[in-house]
Amino acid sequence: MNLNFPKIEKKWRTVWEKEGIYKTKDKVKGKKNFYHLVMFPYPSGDLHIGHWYNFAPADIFARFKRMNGFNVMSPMGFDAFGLPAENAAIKKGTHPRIWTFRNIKTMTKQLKNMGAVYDWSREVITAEPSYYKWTQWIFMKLFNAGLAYRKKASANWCPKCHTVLANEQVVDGRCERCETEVIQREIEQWLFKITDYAERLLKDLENLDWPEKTKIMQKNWIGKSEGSIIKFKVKSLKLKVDEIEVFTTRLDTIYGCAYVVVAPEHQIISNLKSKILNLKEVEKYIKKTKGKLERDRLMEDKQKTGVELKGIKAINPFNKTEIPVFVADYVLGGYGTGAVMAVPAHDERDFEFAKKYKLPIKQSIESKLPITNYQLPIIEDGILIDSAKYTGMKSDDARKAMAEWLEQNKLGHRQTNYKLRDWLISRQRYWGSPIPLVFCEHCAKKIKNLKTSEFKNFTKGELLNPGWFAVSEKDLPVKLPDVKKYLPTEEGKSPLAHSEKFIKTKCPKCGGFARRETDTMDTFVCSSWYYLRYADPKNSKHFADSEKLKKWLPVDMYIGGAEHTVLHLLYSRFFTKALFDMKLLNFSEPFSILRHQGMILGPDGQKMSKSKGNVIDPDDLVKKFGVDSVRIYLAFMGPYDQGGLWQLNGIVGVRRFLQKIWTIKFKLRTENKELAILLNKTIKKVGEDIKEFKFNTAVSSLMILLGETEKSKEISKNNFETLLKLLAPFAPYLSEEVWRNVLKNKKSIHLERWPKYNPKTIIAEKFDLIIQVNGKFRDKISVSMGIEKDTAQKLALKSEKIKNFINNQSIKKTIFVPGKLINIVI
RNA sequence: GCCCGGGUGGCGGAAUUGGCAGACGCGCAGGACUCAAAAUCCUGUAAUCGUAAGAUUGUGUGGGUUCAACUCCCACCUCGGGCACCA
Repeated sequence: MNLNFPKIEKKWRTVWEKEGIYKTKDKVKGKKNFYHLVMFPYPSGDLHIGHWYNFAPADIFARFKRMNGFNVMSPMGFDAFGLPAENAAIKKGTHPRIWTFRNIKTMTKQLKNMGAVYDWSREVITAEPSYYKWTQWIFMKLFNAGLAYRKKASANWCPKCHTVLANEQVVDGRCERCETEVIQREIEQWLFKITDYAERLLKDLENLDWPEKTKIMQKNWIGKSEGSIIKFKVKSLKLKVDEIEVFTTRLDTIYGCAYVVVAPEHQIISNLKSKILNLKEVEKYIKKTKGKLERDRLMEDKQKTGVELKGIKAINPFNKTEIPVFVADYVLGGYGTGAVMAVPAHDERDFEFAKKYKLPIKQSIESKLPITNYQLPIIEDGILIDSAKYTGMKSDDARKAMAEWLEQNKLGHRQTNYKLRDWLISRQRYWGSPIPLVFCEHCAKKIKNLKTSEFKNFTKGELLNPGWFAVSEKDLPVKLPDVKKYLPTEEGKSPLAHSEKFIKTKCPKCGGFARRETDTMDTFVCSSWYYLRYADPKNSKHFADSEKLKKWLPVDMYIGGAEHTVLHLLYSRFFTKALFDMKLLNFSEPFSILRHQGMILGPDGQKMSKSKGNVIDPDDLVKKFGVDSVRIYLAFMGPYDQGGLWQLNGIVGVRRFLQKIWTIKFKLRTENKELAILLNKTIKKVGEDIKEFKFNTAVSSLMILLGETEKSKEISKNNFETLLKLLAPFAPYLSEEVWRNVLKNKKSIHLERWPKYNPKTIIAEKFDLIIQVNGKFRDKISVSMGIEKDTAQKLALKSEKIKNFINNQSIKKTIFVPGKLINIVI
């Protein structure tokens, strides 16, 4: 009899829904809550095999937890706002709202088919006003706490998407979404002060159960470096004294400092304009570098360029030497002080520059081979030479001593810098949550001339951004108007800027005329807190009830792709910490345990995408093999975090496996001892494997158990039920069909407890002792468990095979590993 | 360039963390059932030599440590991911 998968799938889906077995209560007596979360998808249109690869094994884990007595919440929702959705909608000529909600409908249907334990009553859709009201509310909190600020500065601009992008969204100098080359553009924008949290974001990584790789990536992205600021006095011909501050991590090499380099955008150039003798040349250079894209600065020809500021000298505070000052674009304006001290002998970049412009190279760290001019620099720490009173010191000690000297003489101080930049969150696009801010010209003037005593009447954010106010709580949400003109514009303004009706409003402070911010929020803002909303998705008074938050959060198990490491995963950590500081949360890390799934590539080895035509549709597979087969095949394919090329090679094997489970039920008979032992071992193995996300080997041990069951041609009802329970997380439909329809159980198998194994049964009385001669496997004999070395050796030497190999030679020694092997060395 | 992670049969992949390499599945070959095919079942399946028993080689390459190495150490090749003038 063949299995009719579509029929049983439909049947049980309806029954489960009716019985509500996947509805999550906030509290169940005697059960610990477990918050199991997969990263929610954006409504791209169709579910593809990559979604399934992410969600299906994750669901196996959730089901396993349920069966182990946890009150599991496994919610699902949609990351519905944002560029990708909007771009796709525009391409199709559809309004983003229509396009998005249509896709959500089809995807929900597909997701429901997957047989997962999602509690759909908790669904969250970020583009719904009931959700983004709270995105805006949190924005308001961040703003008032002084964590949001407006700034006109050079930003990454995607000419195709007509919007600015965060640093994290620029990949290889291109827009993360449409792969257009990003240019720099001066534009007013909103940023979150994520840099205020750099140290905590770094330090708290330590205690997270996250993949090491992910932690390292975040660590590198935050990019902490400890060093010193040194003040170089600047001398011009007219003897007026100014200063250049440089940042260095290699203070110990200061005696090798040959010159100072400033970035093209550095203040000192305009400050000392009148004293620069070659001003024309300098300005020409600066103009040239400004035109270059940041990426080109690097890629162009790898050649460093720069111009000396003639007539200007800097004085090294340590040895009072006068050294030249250069402007060069290999120094970044946005990092440190925008100026560096150049030590060609001990820094690769300075070395290259010095080589090109024939500048002196002075060694100050000892090396085995003398650095003759224009060989390689010595960049490692070492012993100082030619460094006055610091000569002979180790780099480490010298840095300390020198920093102290700087501080005592007020010539500098220790300093820690981070690579992390503030998070740019405004987008000049339609399909996003409006930023709930208004600007009042009148109040702006007032705030700018405020007396200190009046500061207390304003929030930190209002003082930081004169004239800007958050929309008051009662007026939230600021609804995204249903405008006809939603296409992005080239002038760098949001489409909302054309809607007078939207813009005009009242100032919440003075009641006078004010205008709304027209930019929308980066979609990553919406997804930085969605995991909180699942705890209480329908709440209209608060983003989530604090008691419910306490019950569920932080997320116990978070599963998703590694591509979000420096985006979503970093932003969410920032949000959690900021809300924690405002006492709105009682935890400061959102995701206790994190696991990644690998990426499934198309059969051609390329990333799956509609344009490449290599997308695999799970619906086709489901039709052909059934949901359970697809679930198990995805689990069985290989290690979960590895991914790989999509190929269908093994799925028939899985289908056969399920068919056999279906037929074996006709063999129910009596107990079989050996099978019982294997069953106990399998309970242990499958459980351990699921815990470690080793779904592939868990499936394989189920297959072994089935094979042995078939061979023995008999299985007791009890043991068969146990086998079904082990299978239940993997194959929810078939296991239920057999459980209820064949074995006539009344309650769902998915409400059963995970079987316990008897540790005593799996301890064997005998084992195969491996006999090696000179480390090579030669024979094995069955011996009793507690066998001692002497007995083992005697038995081993009795073996004919072993006798042949030893061939009467004398035995030098034997190595005995209890319970495993004996190795005879001749 | 720097930082991670890989490289095991025809294919996807196992290997209790130093102890029988190739579990499990696919594929392939032979056989059974069948008029035939599909499905199903049984047997075999790393390579080389051998009719066979068996022997030798074998986990990217070269070296090393060890009674014993896919596993540890050194050097290199190669693929994937991340960062990229951060001083």
